Amino acid sequence: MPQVHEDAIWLKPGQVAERAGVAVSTLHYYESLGLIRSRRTAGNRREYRRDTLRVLAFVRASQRVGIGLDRIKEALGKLPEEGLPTKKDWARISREWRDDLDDRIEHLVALRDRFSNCIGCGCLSLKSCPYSNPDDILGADGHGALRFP
Amino acid sequence: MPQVHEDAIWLKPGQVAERAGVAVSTLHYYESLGLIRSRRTAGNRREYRRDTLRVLAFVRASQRVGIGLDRIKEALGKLPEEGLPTKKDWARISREWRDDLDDRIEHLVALRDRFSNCIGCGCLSLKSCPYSNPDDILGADGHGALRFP
DNA sequence: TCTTGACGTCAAGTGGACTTGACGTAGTCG
DNA sequence: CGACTACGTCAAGTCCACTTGACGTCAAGA
Repeated sequence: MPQVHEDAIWLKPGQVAERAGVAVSTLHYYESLGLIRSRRTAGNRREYRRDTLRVLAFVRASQRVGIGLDRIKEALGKLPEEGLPTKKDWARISREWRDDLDDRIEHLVALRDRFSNCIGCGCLSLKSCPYSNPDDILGADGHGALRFP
Repeated sequence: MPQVHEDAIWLKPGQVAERAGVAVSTLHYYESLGLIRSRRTAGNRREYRRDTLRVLAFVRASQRVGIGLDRIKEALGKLPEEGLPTKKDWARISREWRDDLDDRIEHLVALRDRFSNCIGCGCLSLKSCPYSNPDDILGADGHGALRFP
């Protein structure tokens, strides 16, 4: 009987690393932080569940937009310890993250639009356009931005 | 004749720090990197032009969404050394940044939407929905994401 | 004038996110 | 069976973005 190979649920470190586009050392690191989990073979080698790839994709996508590993772990921590996450698990995480992501998107769009508007009015110069009031910017990104990320 | 005070163009470090919501040491640091500039008084104290507040707001807004200081400096470096930036200066920077920001927004929205969809289908489980194919995610965020940020 | 606080410089420390190195073992292939 | 590669652990190193510390100076108010 031929061995199932392509559809194997348990993946080796090298496979995971390559498919997720991260270094094996990064897998160790993430595991040490509790972001991902593995089981061990008789010979003490790690084996990752296939859905670890999803988790890694999620981690990297989140990181990419400036979210820290602690925050990501917090979200992932709401998945069940063992077994597959349920709809309910995801719904819980999702509610929190949506707010966070919505907020980040909002800021990013604001940044982009402010930039676009600056083309039109030549701002960053003093008192030349409605966007040039530093306090407006402070209101949007200043003290608030310090507490928030 | 009374001294103009509120509308002073040149600001002291403490004023800039407070209004921009950063530490004075951060101003020093940014200056050492060439992100902001200052002139000195007779007594060797720094004085910042008022539009430094805009630059700082821009820096922090950009940082917030995961853009590094080197990249930010690169953009700011396209502003003129002395004098106020012109429409043309901004247009040049803006074109490049818009692409960058558009891209980041796109990824963020994709992340959010993937998350939202997961509520509907209970994914992160194996083979349960169109979003669960790890290679799809790899295509979007995997190897590409490593080169790109 | 004296004191207090904001500011100056420079070196070193911190925290996050990994990577590298040293060194020993496990599995696989010819 | 032997060699080679992938993997294991653990400590230390790196890079970025700042912060802290030590110590001296400038400036404004009582």
